[in-house]
Amino acid sequence: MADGDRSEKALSDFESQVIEFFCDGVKILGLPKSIGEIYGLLFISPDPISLDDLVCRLGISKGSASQGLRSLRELGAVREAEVTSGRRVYYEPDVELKRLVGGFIKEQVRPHLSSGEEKLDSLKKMVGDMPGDVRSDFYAGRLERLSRWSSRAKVVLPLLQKFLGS
Amino acid sequence: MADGDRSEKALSDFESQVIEFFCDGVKILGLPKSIGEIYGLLFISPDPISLDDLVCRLGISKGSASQGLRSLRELGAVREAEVTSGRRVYYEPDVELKRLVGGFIKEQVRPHLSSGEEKLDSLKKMVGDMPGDVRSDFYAGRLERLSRWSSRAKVVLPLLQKFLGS
DNA sequence: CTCTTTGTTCAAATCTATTTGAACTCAAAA
DNA sequence: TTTTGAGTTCAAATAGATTTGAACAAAGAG
Repeated sequence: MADGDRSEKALSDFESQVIEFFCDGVKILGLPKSIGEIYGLLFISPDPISLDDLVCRLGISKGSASQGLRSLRELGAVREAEVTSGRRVYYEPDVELKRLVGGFIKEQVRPHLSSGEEKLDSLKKMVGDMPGDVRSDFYAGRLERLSRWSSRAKVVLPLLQKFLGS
Repeated sequence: MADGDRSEKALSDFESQVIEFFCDGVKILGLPKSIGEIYGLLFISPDPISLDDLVCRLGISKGSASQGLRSLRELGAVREAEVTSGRRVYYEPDVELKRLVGGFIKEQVRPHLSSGEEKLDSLKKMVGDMPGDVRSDFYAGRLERLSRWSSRAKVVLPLLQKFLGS
C-alpha cells in the first residue's frame, strides 16, 4: 500500500465542506483564508498532521503552510503533537473555544486597544493646549466618550472570556 | 466671506488624528478605511455634515462618500439630522457604544452565525449518512463541538450588548 | 417643461493583502 | 565533512477589495 494509509489523498467532500466552514469563520475575524483551511483540516483530522500533509492535501504552497502554521501557533490555536516520527513535526488543533477566543483577544484585540489609548492621550493633550472656547469643550467631551468606550472594552473582554469558560 | 464659515477648509491636525484613530478602529472590524474617515469626521464635528462636506474635507470621491454613508446608515452608526437647509441632507453620528455595537452585531455578525448553523446542519446530515465506523464517531464529536461554539456565541452576544448599555 | 442641484450606481482603475516559489538555514544522517 | 530533507523567509506575482469617475436618476427651482 504505497500511500494507502497515509492521508495524502484528495479531500473528501465532507472534509472540503468543513474546511469551507472554517474559511467563512476566519474571514469574519479578518484572517486570511489559508488560516481557515489549515485549522479546518487539523480540526477535522483524527490524527496530527505535518506541514507536508497540509501542502499535499490542501494544495497550497509550502510557504503558505509555514506562515499559516506560525500564525496559528501564535494565536494558540494549534500546537505540536507528541508524535515526531523521525524529524518531522506534526500538529494538532486546540479545540477549546475559551482558549481560542483568549488567544485571539490577546494577539489581535489587546494590542490595538493599547495603541488606541496612547493615541487618545495624545489627542487629549492637543485639546488641552487649545484656546479654551466652545469648540474645545466639545472636543474634550467627545474624547471623554472615547475613553469610556475603551474602558468598557477592557472590562468586557475578560468577562467575555469568563463566560466562554468550558 | 465666500466660504469662511462653511467647513470646507482643510482638516486641522487635530481632526486628522481623530480620523486616523477611527480608521485604525474600523480596520480591526474589517470595514473599509473610508468608513472610518467618514464616521471620524462626523464624530468630531460639532455640527451635522453633508455629503459634499465629506467629499471636500476628506478629499474622497462622491461615490465613496455615498457608499460609505449608506453602510454607516445600515449599521445605525449615522443618521440624518433635522437641519435640511434646502434640499441637502445633513448627517450626524450615533455616539452610543451600545447602539454601535448592537448594529454591528446585527448587521455583520448574526448573518454569519445563521448561515453557519445551516451549514453545520448539512454537515451533520452527511455524517449521519456515513457508514458508522470510528471515524464517523470522531466527526460527529467535532461537529457537536462546533454546535456548542455556536450556541455559546448566541448566548454571549445579547449579554455583551447588555453590559454595554449606557 | 427644462434646468440645476443632489445623490446613486457600477464598471474600470487602483490599492492592499495574500500566496507563491525559489533561495536559504538548520539539523540530522551517512 | 558532505549530503539530504524539513522548514523558513521574502521579493515578486496574484487575488481580492476599495475607490474612483462618469453616466444616470430624482426632485425642486425657474
